[in-house]
Order: sequence, then C-alpha cells, then structure tokens
Amino acid sequence: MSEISDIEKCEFLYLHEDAVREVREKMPDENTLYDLAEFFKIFGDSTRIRILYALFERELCVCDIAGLLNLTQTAVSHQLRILKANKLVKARRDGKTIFYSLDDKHVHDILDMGIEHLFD
Amino acid sequence: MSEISDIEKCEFLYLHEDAVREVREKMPDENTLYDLAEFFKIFGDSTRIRILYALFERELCVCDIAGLLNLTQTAVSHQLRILKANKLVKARRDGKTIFYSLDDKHVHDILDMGIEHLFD
DNA sequence: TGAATATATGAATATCTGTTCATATGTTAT
DNA sequence: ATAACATATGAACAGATATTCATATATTCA
Repeated sequence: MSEISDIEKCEFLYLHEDAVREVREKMPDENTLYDLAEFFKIFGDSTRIRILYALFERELCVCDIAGLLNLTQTAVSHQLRILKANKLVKARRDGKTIFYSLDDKHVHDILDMGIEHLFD
Repeated sequence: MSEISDIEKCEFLYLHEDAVREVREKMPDENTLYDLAEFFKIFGDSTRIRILYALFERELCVCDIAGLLNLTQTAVSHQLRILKANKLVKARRDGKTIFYSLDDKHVHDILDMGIEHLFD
C-alpha cells in the first residue's frame, strides 16, 4: 500500500506524462484564461446578445432598447452597465437621453463566428 | 390621465420610433440569438476554457486533464460532457482510456479573438 | 469470474447571476 | 424652484450552474 489512495489513483497519476508535460509548457497564463472566460461570460446571456445586435444597426437610447426588446428600463440599464464596463458599448449623452453604441471592432466577428458554429 | 402609467412612461413609448422600426426589421431571429447565447455560455467558464486550451496541443484522457489542471476526475468528466454535447470536443476510446480532442474548427479562432480584445 | 482501473452520472450543495422593486441622480422646461 | 422625464443603482429574490459525493458502468487482466 503506497501513500496514494487507491480510490482516487487517477487523480494523482499522469497516465501520459510526456503529453501532460508538453501541454503544460504551452498553456497560456492562468490569469489570461480566467479573464478570457469572464469576457465570454458577457456573451452568454441572451439579453446582452440581443442588445448588442440591436446596436449593430445604429445607436439607441435605453428606452428604445427596452421597447424594442420588450424589457424593463431597469433590466436594460443593468446590462448596459456590464457591457460598458467591459468596453463593448459606449455612451453619449444628449440632454436627458443617453445613446448607446458599439465600442469594439471584434464583437461583430466574434458573434458571426458563433453563428457559423450553430449552422454547421 | 391616459391609460399609460406616468411612472413607467418610458417603457411604453418609443423615443425614436423610426430607429426602433428599422432595427427591429434587421434583427436576427429570436431563437438564433438565444442559441447563440447558449453557445457562448460554454466559453464563459474558466474550467472549460482551460480544458479547451489543453486540447489545443494534443488529445488527452480525462485523468491527464484532471492532473494537468488540478481538478477532480468528476469535475472534468462533467465539463467534457457539456463540451461534447455542444460538439466542441470528441471522444475516442482506447481500452479503459478515453481520449478527448477538439472537434470544431471555429474554437481556435473564437478564443483568439477574445484574447485580442483583452490585449487591446 | 472477480479485482482493478478509467470514466460517467445523479443528487445535493453552495455560489453566482439576472431581474425586479424601490429609489436616487441628472437634465430640461415651465 | 419645481415638475417631468430618462437613466442609474443598491438590495432582495429566484433561477441557473459548477463542484462534490456517492455510486454506476465499462474495460482489462489475472
């Protein structure tokens, strides 16, 4: 009986040590992968996706978006805050109204690639 | 006093009717956008992102991945099931071992574009 | 056949996240 | 200054989700 528990043996042994060693060296930085997941999390919500698509055509104010997508003003505001914090949209004030528009050249390409995957 | 509540007036009026009408016509199908969000949800988890990056180099078995990423076998299995269900990875059995590898040509491009956004 | 190994899976739990509600902030017009 | 309007925000709540635990399945080997 070694120190390694029989029950979870697989947890502590590399079945293919050379493969694992090679992969480990080439893996990107841990923090980068974490940030990357956080970034994609933004696209993982249909409300935000719909807002982004709405803004593809032209800038819109909060109430336009709420009416267009049948959402409350509050819900839209909350989501816009997230999108803005992640530099996907930007805001411009005109009197009482605040217009939102896209602020990232990659967004369109990323979403298109997702669509491509869906229709394979 | 009209039927429209004063408090939520913005909810029921289009501030910019023409804009909203134009955008509504060009919006993609509602179901497509929902599926798209579901697809990106998969990338919104660092464990799954790490697994995908590990598989960029070469095929690996469940225990390799668990050891490499310091995760339990069970956690890896659960995530691989999700990745497989969404056709991002495929499995190949060799005796007791099951090797997983990437199964989508878009994954690499999508992740790269995410990285690009991060490093802007 | 039975023991050992590699992986899968259902249920429970804890955490995260989106929406709602109530309210605050900021701008315009009277 | 005050009312009306557009938007923002904090707290509470409900639903989703990743991990863990216990256990099942599948394959190999003695």
